Amino acid sequence: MRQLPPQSNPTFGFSDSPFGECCLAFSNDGICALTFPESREGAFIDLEHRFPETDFKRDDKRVTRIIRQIFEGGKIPELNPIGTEFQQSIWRALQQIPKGKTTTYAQIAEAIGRPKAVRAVGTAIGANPIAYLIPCHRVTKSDGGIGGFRWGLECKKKILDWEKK
DNA sequence: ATAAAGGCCACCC
DNA sequence: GGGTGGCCTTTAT
Repeated sequence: MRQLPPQSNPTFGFSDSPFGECCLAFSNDGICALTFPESREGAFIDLEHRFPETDFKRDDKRVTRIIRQIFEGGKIPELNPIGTEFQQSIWRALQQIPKGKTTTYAQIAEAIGRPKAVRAVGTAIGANPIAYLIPCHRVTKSDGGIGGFRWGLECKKKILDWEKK
């Protein structure tokens, strides 16, 4: 996993996915964003806000190709999620959860050696920039509830169901 | 610097 | 089921 601002060949675009339309952004250093936004407008604002220095070129064709690789071919491109040390450690932990399994926010806190930081873990998971590939959807509440999802609970449920089979 | 807001949890009622 | 206090990081004043 890298940690570089997306400066070389920054590209973004939209494509259909099994879970609705998604927005993908990447550079030569890997994927820096994958979201399931409500609107294209909102998704772009979000990008601009997170990378004010970067001028992304739009290329839906390329995006569609990559999205296919991800959801149909199962091929995982290089990731470049940008965040604080704390966030990185959590996003790393998320990638250890096998497909079809789930954990709880508390267990993630335990896994990174900060058992008391449960709440902060929730916030950090909510800040996950690369949906699906960093499987934040596989984390649920300790009391059996499903927990939150930045792009809508319906979406989280859909992904979980889809992964179960 | 400080405050306010979180995808939580355990404990109470 | 619901409410409360504690815990910890991030972001916005």
